[in-house]
Amino acid sequence: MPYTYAYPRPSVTVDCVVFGLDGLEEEDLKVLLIERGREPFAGCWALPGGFVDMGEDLETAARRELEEETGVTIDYLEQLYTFGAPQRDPRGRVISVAWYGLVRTLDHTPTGADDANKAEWFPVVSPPQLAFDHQRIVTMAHERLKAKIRYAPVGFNLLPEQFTLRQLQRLYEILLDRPLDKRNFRRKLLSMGLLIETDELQQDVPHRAARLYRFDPQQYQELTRQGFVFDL
Amino acid sequence: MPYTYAYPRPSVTVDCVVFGLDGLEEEDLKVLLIERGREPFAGCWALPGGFVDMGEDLETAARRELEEETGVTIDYLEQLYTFGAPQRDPRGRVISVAWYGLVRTLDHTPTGADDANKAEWFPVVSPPQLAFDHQRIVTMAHERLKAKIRYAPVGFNLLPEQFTLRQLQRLYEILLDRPLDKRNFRRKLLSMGLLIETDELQQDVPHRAARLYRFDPQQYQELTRQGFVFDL
DNA sequence: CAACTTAGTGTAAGTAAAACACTAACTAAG
DNA sequence: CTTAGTTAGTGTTTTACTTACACTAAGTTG
Repeated sequence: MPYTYAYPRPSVTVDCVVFGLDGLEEEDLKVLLIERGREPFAGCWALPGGFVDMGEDLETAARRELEEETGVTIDYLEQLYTFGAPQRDPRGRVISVAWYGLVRTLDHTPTGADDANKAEWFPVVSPPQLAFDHQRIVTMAHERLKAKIRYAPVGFNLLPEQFTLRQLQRLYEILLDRPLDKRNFRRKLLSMGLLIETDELQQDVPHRAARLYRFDPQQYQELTRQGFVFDL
Repeated sequence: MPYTYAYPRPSVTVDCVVFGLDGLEEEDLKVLLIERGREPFAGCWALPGGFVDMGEDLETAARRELEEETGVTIDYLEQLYTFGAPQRDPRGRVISVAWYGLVRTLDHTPTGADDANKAEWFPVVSPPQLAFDHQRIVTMAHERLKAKIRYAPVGFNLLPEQFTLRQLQRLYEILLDRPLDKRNFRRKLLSMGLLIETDELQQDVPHRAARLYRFDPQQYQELTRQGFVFDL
């Protein structure tokens, strides 16, 4: 079933950089990778992604490919950049629209399927050798995330629905890569009015249990509408 | 000379949102538009742009199309977003990688050529009706510019090489859309150490002439390397 | 030389950020 | 049940930065 055009056309793909953390034990940020089942780069680790269907929105394509290859569904997904260097893919001219997103690793157990042999979490800072220009894409996504985290409350997507202030602080320490003062951090976050204090406590910890909080997205929208800017 | 593929492929275009200002007389920010010479939307105003050649980098394509259609060459150009809604172009599936940039209007007199009947500057806030989804692209670029201007010294691309502090302040007032305090602004900008004080004065003004300054990109790079963040 | 226009300058008050250490609550082990 | 160990939770002081604000200096024009 061939398709013929008067001028040559590139292929268009989407690639997803999905960052994961569980906010509990893990010490560093993870990125979701697949082992490619097909050429080129068969057996090599790469970002989940694939070709955009003709009638399909770009973001829809990104979510679909991600789900097909890893089983992971994602709420927060944002466009990162479009990579179009002429020689970036040995199959010919392939332009890739890259996306990045955040999930809780505990909520998503990746399972390789479709074009992917496997799907696994890797530490962002020490990933395996990657196919194509995917290392560059991961690096750019990581930079963007580190910048974004400071002026948008995206970090909450990496924590369980209910979390302690200590977990939140450690999340920011991991993402910003610097230590934060406990008292100043607590005061600042609580003073924003974006956290709902629950009447529940942490369970099964071998020490005093901390109070659990939830993020209040509605309140965030409301405040943003009034000119509030999240800033850490 | 037909091109045949096993699967259907979208077309890929680039579009440029070029903002202009001269820093002298103008009161508001301009955007560069062309009047389309061909269908679809012939006779309609649109962003300069066009199809990406097969061996060509995306950024190169953007600069080339801009130059072909308007005669404008640009130093500061940055990728904005990729627009790929299935129905955004009546010709079929067309995915457009949008770019935005800044120039001094005085240095560039747009001249319509190639697929463009005309090329002209329009106020960003009151442009004519635009083809495709170009209004949305302009709006997004304007938002991005307003955000970017606060934490990156991109505004200097809109001023003459040498400028007064008053011109710089008015530039920021236009872009941020709020008045700034003269003394505080001068103190803050000068304290950053990014401006080189020349020994020249403004010419041909009917009042006391102000001192001229230049932006120091090398110093900016050096400071950035040391962890400095431009912040207004 | 008088009137006009913009350039250029300092200080005080308020607000946000940073630095810093102890007690409270609970668990586990003997 | 007592002790040792672990993390939770809490205020104050100092410092840096932001904001608000008004006059004199320099030059031009008529």
